[in-house]
Amino acid sequence: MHKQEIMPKAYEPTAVEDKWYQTWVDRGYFHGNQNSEKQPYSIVIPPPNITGILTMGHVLNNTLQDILIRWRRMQGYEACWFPGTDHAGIATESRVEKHLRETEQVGREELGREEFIRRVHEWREQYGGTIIRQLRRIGSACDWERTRFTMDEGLSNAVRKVFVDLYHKGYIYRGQRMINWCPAARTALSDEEVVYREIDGKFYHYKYPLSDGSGSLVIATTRPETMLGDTAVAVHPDDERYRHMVGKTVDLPLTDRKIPIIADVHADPEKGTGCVKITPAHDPNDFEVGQRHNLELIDIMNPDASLNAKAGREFAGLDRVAAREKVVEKLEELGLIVKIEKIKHAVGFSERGNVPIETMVSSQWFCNMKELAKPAIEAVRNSSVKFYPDRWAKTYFYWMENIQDWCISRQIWWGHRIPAWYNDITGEVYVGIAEPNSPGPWRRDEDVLDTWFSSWLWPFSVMGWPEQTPEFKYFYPTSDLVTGPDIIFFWVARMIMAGCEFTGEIPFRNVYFTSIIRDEQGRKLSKSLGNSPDPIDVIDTYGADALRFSIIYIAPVGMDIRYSNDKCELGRNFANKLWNACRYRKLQGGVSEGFRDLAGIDIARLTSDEKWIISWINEAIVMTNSALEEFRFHYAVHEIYELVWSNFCDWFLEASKVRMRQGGEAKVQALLVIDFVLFKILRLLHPFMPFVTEELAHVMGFLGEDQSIMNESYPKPIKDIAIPSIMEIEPDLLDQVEAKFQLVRAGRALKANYNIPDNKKVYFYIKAVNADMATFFNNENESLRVLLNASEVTISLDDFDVSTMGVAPSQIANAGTIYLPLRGLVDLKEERRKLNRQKKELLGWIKGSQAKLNNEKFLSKAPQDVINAAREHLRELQHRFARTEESLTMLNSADDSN
RNA sequence: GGGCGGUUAGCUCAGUUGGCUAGAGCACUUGGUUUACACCCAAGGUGUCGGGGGUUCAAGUCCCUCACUGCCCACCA
Repeated sequence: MHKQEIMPKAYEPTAVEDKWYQTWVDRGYFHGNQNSEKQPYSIVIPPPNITGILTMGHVLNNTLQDILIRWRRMQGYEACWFPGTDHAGIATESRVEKHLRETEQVGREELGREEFIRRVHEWREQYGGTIIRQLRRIGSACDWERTRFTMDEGLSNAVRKVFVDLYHKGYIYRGQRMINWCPAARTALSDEEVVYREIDGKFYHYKYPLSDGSGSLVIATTRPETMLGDTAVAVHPDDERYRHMVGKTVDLPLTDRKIPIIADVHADPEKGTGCVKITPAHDPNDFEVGQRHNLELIDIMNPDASLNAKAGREFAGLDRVAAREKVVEKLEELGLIVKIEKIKHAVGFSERGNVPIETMVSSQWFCNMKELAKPAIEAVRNSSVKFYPDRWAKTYFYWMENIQDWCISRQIWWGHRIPAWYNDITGEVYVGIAEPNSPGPWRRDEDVLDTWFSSWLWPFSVMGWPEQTPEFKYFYPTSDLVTGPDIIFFWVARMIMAGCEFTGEIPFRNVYFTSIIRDEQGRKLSKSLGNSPDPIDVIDTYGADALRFSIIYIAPVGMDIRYSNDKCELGRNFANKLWNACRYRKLQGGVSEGFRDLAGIDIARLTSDEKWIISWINEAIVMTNSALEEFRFHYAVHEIYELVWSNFCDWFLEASKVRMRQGGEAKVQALLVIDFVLFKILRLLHPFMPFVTEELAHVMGFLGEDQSIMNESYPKPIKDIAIPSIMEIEPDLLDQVEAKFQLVRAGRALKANYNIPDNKKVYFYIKAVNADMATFFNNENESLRVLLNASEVTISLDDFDVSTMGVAPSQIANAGTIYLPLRGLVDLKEERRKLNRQKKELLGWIKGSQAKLNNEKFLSKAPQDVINAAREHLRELQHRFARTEESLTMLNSADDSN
């Protein structure tokens, strides 16, 4: 943009964002150099699924990472943000299958494994980059040259190496165990992929007749169809009601089998009827009971959860729900049903497939996690890895200390194929990085690994591990991780274990858990509810900076965020405010020399307002940096908002208009200070609002064409650099400035109370509280006049003279009383009422304050500064009280004269 | 059943070792085309800080308890 151009009245984000993002990428600013002399700072992105599109959750998560990356880079670190995507086994496989069925009417079986995988790669090339492109729209400063995919060659090597090593260590094994089965995806799942939902179900009570004809037992179940796989009925050993039946058999209805009545502690006499049917092949508890009693396993289900031939001819092929109905129908016909109750109970659902899972016995690969967990627990316990908020550590410990074997094999095609080969002749099993070279025939395991089995290596596999690459040596361990608490088990815990086991180091030092975004009613954002806003639309409407700023501004710490699009107005308005502050400055002339450090200015010549704003920006710098150190993004953003809008714009810039009018030296100095402050504000804000700050830094002439705010230093507290802390030199002066503003507010309130239009210039009389303040106010006379929009302001130590100026309403501030002479327009009664009310109120405060200061215990136990503050406060109250009485006396004398 | 949150203005939320009269944004009311901004400026109102008890000179903040609410974990048939 050319300097002569007048800035538009409103900030227009779209063109600015595209322009700067392209520039940053083209100039390689996002690249992290592994040969740098600087301190490294690195983050690995939680790799989004290739099936994913950008959600508000991603926006929050990636904005936070971007803030950290940009902030640390400006602080002087060699910052690198490693991006990439996850192959997302089950999600992608089902997504592509659906796509193929819709477009070509073919399923994966018809295509065959090799062809199907080829199609998935094709699909990925076409659609898999969407989310990465979208991340650019929010400004993510990812090192795109380092983009990785969890199925890239290097990452696949890492997966195979890890698998082989853990196998040889004895942690990974193949075994027949009870697992979670997803009938939709037709694969085994880990425990973490099962979510429990409370659903309405039925509790069926029905009879199993005793084989000897001596009666029957009543059992109760929510899954009657599984009875076709029952191999026993259990009662509690101490249950008197049934003790005599133990050892007998029952005729299992709908089958020709007799099954034993056994005694096992699993049967709870309190629950249901006290008798429980035992289906060892389809229930984890029953499985254990089966083991204890050496019961037969009868697997009655097909992979899609329909019943198989073992369930009997009548039921084979029926879906489990249909089978349930039919079983109940048949039992009813036989007169065996006792009752059917409605109940609510928790049912495990497949997280991805969204259907109830089945538990069944199956041969799968498992990883024993016990030993892996130990150093990972220790790492968090001794704070090598810190959690923010730290309460998540508790969740982490609980899970880690009770960690179960991880079922890692999946019966799908899209993923890392398990590097195990079987020799069907010798029965030999070979596990290795490459296929065996001893004579075969070798048959490779058909299964692939759980997606998370590659994700847990992400922090180092993205850097080329197991090769000792320069980036691995320089950037690992990474610094911070930003992710949602919903994947603490899936991902975070496992990464810590993997880091400790395979690299001998923690993978990251800090983990920041983000909030979860909900809609305004507090519901989870979801496609099916249609309450999931498209961030790209929001960016088009409000701008990326506005979205970023707003979402952090409204994000409560460690809690859910209630989001709606109109909340982005806050950020848009703020960006516009900043824009217009700059516009105002720009209309006054070109950029000042020495704007970076106030070079050449005599500190003693700074005006009180200038010292005041510099002290405030210093405060904001300190607070922002320390907030970011503790991942208190929300706090940092509020701090900057307040600084810019209130302190800088409402007070400092407004007051600066006086000096613009004065012109000459005064104006030159004022412009220099504005530039100094503005450039600090822009840098302070850059990590949060990267686009508008870059644009403004150039429009204002702070930076040349070939420079970027990205490469500027982040503001440090001013006392650390050339300019000494003004607060330390003149604390009283800053108080005086605050007192001036307080007085202005009082004067404005007077006008408003008397319904004097804001644009009408009026006369004010100020009685200062002491000579110092009077001097100060006299120096600030013009400033007061502008801020009050007054025709004239008289400052005096004398009482307001009613006889010459008439009765005037007044407001009392700490530094003085301000009068608004209205020449007869005053409602005396109302004014008196107001003052009396004030007096009463003040008296109340004074009494309370005095009581406190008369309290022996308070004086002896409270810290000295609290006592001093209380004394000071009482003095203020008494001053105010005295002045209120003064005004009342004045009113009364006016009354008398009337 | 266990664990962890939340309950502060009409709404959404700040309030970090207890310490001046508990704050912000939105919404609302009134006034304002003051040469940066109506995506703006000025002024204004609202609180039993979920209930109860306790510790303390002092509690929104710490402790106990109850209520409501959300999330996570748990094999309850």
